[in-house]
Parts: sequence; structure tokens; C-alpha cells
Amino acid sequence: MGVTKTENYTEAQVELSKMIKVLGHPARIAILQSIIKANSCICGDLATEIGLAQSTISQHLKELKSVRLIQGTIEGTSMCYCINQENWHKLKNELLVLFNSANIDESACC
Amino acid sequence: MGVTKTENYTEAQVELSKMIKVLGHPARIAILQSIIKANSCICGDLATEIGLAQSTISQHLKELKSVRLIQGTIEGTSMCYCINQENWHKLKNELLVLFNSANIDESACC
DNA sequence: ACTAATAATCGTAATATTGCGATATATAAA
DNA sequence: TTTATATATCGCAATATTACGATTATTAGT
Repeated sequence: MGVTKTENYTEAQVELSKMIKVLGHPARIAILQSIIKANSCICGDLATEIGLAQSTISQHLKELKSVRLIQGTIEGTSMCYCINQENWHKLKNELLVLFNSANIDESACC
Repeated sequence: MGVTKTENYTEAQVELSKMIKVLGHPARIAILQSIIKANSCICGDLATEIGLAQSTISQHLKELKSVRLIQGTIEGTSMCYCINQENWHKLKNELLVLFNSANIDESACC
């Protein structure tokens, strides 16, 4: 069908996977790294920097905004984006819970 | 187009996003949590546990295998899956690099 | 008010993903 | 060998994603 059966999962599983999914595209990784590198808001030179059309970058930014990994404010005629620290850390912590829950000791059987 | 322009990105960005992308589905989160919870390989009762068709679960397992987050060995008539500790930690560390690179101090301007 | 610059949205085409049933494959048990 | 059980693969339909150009706001400067 192509539609995810969200009713099969816990709210936490759906929410976490939704956040992760947004991270799962090289353009959005590149955008985030670029924002982080600038250490503050950078604006629409992302398009030329990354090599995608302006509308495409705008769409990726929208997705990053939709899960609140970034936030933007109007800065004159441009937009100023930066990491949403609160949600950034929330996601980081949830990922750590997941990744740390796998036992290190080699009880693995395969 | 629908096709990601991988030539725009670094190898690292492509590889990382590919791994993350596989994590970005609730069924695959549920599968991983289930495997982790059992602390060792569990087999195909994942289908009934999660509530998807056997073929669908098999496909998700294939994707998790394709990025080597899990590995499986034949165990009689069933398959025995567990976390690939090496790649699990590798991904964890790469995620930490990304998440820690965002400065905590509120130099944020928006 | 007019113009320039920037970003968001719309419409569209190409491709990818999700999920299922049916089938094929492989091993264990009888 | 036959049968049962478990998993993988194939083919398909429905939907989602990615990317672009064109258009539409929105704000700054003239």
C-alpha cells in the first residue's frame, strides 16, 4: 500500500521514527551541519552551498522545522535558521536511550 | 524526479543519512527494540508481535541487514537475528558527533 | 508606489517506500 | 521421501518523497 500502519506502534515509536526519518536524507544532514558550523543562523545561501534548487532547500527546511529540529525567524528580507536546542537535545537523549539499551557484552548468538 | 542527488554530498553525509534513514520507520524501531529486549536473537514471531505480514517484516529485516545494523544466522528452520554490535556503536558514535557539534551555549539568534 | 531580493508555496514528473498475498526455498521432523 | 514450519523473494497497488521551475508572498530600499 505504501502507507505506514502507525496504529501498530506506540506513540513513542511513531514520534521517534518521525524525527529520525527527517534526519535520514543527506541534504538535511548537510543543512544541519551547515547551520551548526555557522554557529548561528544562516540563510538562503544554503541552496548554492549544497547545490540544490532554492525551492528544494526550502522544502527540506520545512521538514526540519516540522519536527522542530530547527527554528527560523525573519531577518530583514531573509530567513534566519538555527538549531532548536531543546528538541535537539531531546532527540539526542532518546537516541542514546535506544543505542545504550543494546547490551555491550557479547551475549549475541549470531 | 524523486531521486536523491548523492553527488552533492560527502561520502560521510551519504553513508550516515543512509543508516539513519533505515532507522526512520516505526516498524524497524519496534523490531530493533524487540531484538534488544530479548537480548539475543529472536526470530519470526516479530510478525505477530508487531502486527505486520511476515513478508513485510522480512523486508524490514532485510533493510536493517543491508546497513549491517543487525545480522542473522540460520537456527534450524528459523532465523536468528541480533544487533551487529560493531556497526551499532559506529552509528551511535557518528550520531554523537553530529549531536554534540551543536553548541550548547545560547549563541542562537532565533 | 515601484523595484529588487529572498523565501515559501504550487504543480508536476520521476522515483522510492510500504505492505500484502502468492510463491519459492530451505531445514527439521516424520 | 513426504510433510510441516519458517523465511525470503516476487509482483503488484497505493502512497510518499525528492526535485525542479514557476509563481506567489513579504520585506527593504528607492
